[in-house]
Amino acid sequence: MSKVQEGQDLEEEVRQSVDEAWPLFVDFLKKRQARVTQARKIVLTQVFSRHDHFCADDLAAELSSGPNHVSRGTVYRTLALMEEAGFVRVIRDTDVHAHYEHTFNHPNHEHMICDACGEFIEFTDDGIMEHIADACKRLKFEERTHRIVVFGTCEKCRRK
Amino acid sequence: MSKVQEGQDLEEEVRQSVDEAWPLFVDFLKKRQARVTQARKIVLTQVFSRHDHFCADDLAAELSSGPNHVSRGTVYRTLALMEEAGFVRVIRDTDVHAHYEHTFNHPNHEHMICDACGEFIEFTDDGIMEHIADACKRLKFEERTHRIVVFGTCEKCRRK
DNA sequence: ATTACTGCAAAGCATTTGCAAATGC
DNA sequence: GCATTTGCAAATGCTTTGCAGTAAT
Repeated sequence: MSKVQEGQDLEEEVRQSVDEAWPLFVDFLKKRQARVTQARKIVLTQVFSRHDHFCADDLAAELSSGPNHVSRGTVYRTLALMEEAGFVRVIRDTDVHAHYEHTFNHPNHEHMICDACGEFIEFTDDGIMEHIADACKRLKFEERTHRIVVFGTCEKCRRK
Repeated sequence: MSKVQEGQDLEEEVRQSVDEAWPLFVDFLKKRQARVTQARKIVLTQVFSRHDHFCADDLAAELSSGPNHVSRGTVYRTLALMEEAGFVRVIRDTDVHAHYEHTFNHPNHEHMICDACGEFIEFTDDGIMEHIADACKRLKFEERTHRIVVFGTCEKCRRK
């Protein structure tokens, strides 16, 4: 089915991300004296083929068969590397499963999660950022990153 | 050791919370046509004996032996009820374990978590609340609750 | 050649669940 | 007495890990 390595079936946007991100990941790996492998490129490509949120296990399932086979263990290990490299972010809001989302070419954004349909709605708000920065200054805390989630009901579900 | 039922060893503050919360939980259970049981009172008392954050499994461990024995399964089941009743809130920020915190008699507050020592620092900021309310209005999202976490380094650890 | 990585399957581990006995109503 | 809960232990399901073979440098 998908020809990840050749990239022929990839959407233009996805291919662009991969082309941009892969060399950076290679640098990261080299600095870390880790190796540049096929499996790692396949996982990175698959990650960028998912547009928004995905869970580790789904990704592993997608790669568990077919021409671009990568084992579950390796998928989990590679995701951890990609997190360290700053390409993805782990999210553990709704259940036990770890969700991931892109942080590469994707500005810092917050989420609303609908209790009814489970949808993730993204939003940004500069005011919030400022207030958080203020709070950190006040408490002498050095921010690395932050996470904001609003739980509730989305418009669609409220109308039902 | 602890005499939860008699409440004799409980700190004054904890006893007060329990005395206030237990009748409310009883109401909740009755409305839900659930039963008012010993085990549920023991769990509720133990929850209020923990001052801030605790993880489900620790609580279960504490109650797995001694005079106020309650089984793991029941502890998990009761925590779920207490969450539904609005006494506690689940937090899944740092690892796979589910953490809980009180929401009873505890104003809405946010957290900073130190990467180095893992400490939870609580803070509140009305400005943030307002901005979130605004964002919800903008996106026609009905907020039930929200969660803000800032990751970074606390003052103590930064000085090391 | 050396050393890291992969695949596989087995192990971990918090949480959930099935069922018989116990308890609340 | 009848229905819900409990305790126990077994099952679940995501994630991690050990190890022998494989691939990268």
